[in-house]
Amino acid sequence: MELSERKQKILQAVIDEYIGTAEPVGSRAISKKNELGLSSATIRNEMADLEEMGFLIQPHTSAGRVPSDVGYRFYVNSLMRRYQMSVEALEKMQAIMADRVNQLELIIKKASLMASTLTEYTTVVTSPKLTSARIKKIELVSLGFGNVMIVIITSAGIIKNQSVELNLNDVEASQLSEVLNRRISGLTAEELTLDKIKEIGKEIDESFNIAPKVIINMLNFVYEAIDSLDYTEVYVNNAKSILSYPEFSDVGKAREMLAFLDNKDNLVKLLGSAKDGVDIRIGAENEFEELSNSSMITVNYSMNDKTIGRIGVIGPKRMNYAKVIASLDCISNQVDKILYELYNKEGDV
Amino acid sequence: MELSERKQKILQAVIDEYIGTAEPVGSRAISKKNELGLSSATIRNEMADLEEMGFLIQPHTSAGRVPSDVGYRFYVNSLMRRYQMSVEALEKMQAIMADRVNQLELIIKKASLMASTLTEYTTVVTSPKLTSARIKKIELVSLGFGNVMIVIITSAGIIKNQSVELNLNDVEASQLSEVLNRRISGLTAEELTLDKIKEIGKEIDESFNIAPKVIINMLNFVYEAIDSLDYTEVYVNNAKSILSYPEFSDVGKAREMLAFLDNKDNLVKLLGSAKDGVDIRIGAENEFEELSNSSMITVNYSMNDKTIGRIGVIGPKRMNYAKVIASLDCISNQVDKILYELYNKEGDV
DNA sequence: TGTTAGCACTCATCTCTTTCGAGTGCTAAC
DNA sequence: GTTAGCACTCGAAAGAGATGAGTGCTAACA
Repeated sequence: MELSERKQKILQAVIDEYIGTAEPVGSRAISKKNELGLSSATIRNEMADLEEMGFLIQPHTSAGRVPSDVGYRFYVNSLMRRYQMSVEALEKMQAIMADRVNQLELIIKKASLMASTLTEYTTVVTSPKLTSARIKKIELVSLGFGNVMIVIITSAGIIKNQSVELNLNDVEASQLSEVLNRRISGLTAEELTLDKIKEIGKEIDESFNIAPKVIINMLNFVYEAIDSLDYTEVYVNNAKSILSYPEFSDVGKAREMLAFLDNKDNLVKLLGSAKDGVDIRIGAENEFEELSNSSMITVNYSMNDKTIGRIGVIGPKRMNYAKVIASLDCISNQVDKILYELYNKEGDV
Repeated sequence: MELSERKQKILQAVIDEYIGTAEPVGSRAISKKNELGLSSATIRNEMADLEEMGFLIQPHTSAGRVPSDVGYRFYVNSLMRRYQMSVEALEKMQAIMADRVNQLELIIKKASLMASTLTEYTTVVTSPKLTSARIKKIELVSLGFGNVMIVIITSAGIIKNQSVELNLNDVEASQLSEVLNRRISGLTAEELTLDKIKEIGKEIDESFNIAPKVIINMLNFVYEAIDSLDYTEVYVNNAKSILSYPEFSDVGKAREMLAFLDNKDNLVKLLGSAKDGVDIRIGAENEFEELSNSSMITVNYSMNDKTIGRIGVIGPKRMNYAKVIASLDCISNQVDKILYELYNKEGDV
């Protein structure tokens, strides 16, 4: 079914208005803006049609109209005007992102912060699931009485570290580091098999006076550290922004939403199910009941042309779609670019 | 002015009741519990006295009474019954805290999580301000094309790392590491003076083919990394819990509070001004307007008998003081103990 | 003299009703 | 096809009781 151009313009006007006010939009309000040169009566008729066609909803007889999910979808697909990022915003973004602190995790966190700052909505990001990260270096540092810090640096620049109870002096620590480096560096989690671990354990056992249990413990940590790279981290930014929207003026609803945003499992699943590129989910298009009154827009970011994570913005259904899309697009480009510069050239990630 | 024992009992009953219900407490409610064996009329008279003396407040003529800040203060100082930590809670805490991952930052985060889990209120922690942390080890790891990861490990087990643009192969990286370690390890931030940095820069300049700007850049990072140990980190946990309390059923108030909790500067100042040991601030006793309807309880935790940070619980004025105090006390003991075991023995922190 | 029962009074809250007005649908005229 | 006009609808706001929890005061009681 095709919408006449006039109907499209009216639908667009209704949605634009509703995005600004969060109040049902009446025919007179549209007519008054005088962009169409039509009287309220005419617009009324058109709006009645649009309602019948499923693009608009009337909350009650004497109220104006509110866009339906279908209406938003049509808006997003066909009507929405491109949002132009301001030069200042763009420059600021480049400045922040190009800051010399540029570890993977930090980049993602900054990207998320940026998205929530630009859009003023809640942002959710998943951080890379790097199945093929390699161990670059393992370092043992004696911290003194019975404690040693294990530091693992991976090819993705991710660092895992923790201290374990292990009585080594500086010399022993560096000797043990040497063994571990020789045996482990360059491997991925998959390649560090149980057999391999046993083998390494045996070598250490022969050369050092360390209890087998401690060795196992230490190697376990190493394994877990690499293995844990497989798990997706999630960061939420600016969750409190939902309290600014009349959609959540009911504290119960706000709490429900915040609880949802607190549950990492939900979020991983949510972002995991999104499509690559700019993906828009309006209201009930989201698989989670809790988001049935919200919309979510996501973009992926990649390394080696492979999606490794997503940035998502969650806001009321009447969100400023154009702006959010433009912002996310920009951000994902920046992230891709920085990740490329950092790791891609090397090609071993 | 002394309170008769009966008045004290009535005040206690009123506060205990109010803590549970968040509704003004009437004389009949107290009388019905029959713990005092008095009629509502008698209690009414006593409550009128208590109001006159400033311990209770009547929101309006025909309402029950609500404790005033003075009332809460008296309750906390004199009436409150000791809260007994349950054996399960204690065991669980010990298990979690004793987990082998025990770096300083992680310990603090865990302590905070624990506090918010136990009390179900919002928790705020400041993490150590370690002015005298020493550099244990500096490591440069080549990440490939033009990037090097700098890792700094301090005596407090804190790790700082970031990648900088620097074209070194593995051999050069380890040579440079050697120079840096020789010159810098063992120093504190204060001892790493500008002169020293220049000196080191000169040595590197002579032995390596690295642009001076890059050297400065790198040494700057090292300096900032140690220096930044002087800044207090703040973590907030379970901020959303405030939405569960009728005190914040007004979304505007809730938003205000969440905004306050989002501002790290506020929180550093807030916790910084607390007294050592268990410190209780009721309502307007807090220096921040935003907390005038809340109470905050803090404990410090220490290393070498020196306070290095605080854990605070923020909740409605009618919070379960006894339970929060018991929980925080327990947690700070655990933290102190773990910190002692980890670092204190060494004595160089 | 301290305690209690009883009663008139207060006032927030709930419910019911009324009013108001934004917005509609329909009709008739242009 | 468009528009002016008008009756109609119905949620939200405002007003009017009714309700009841809780008080203060008084007088009687132990």
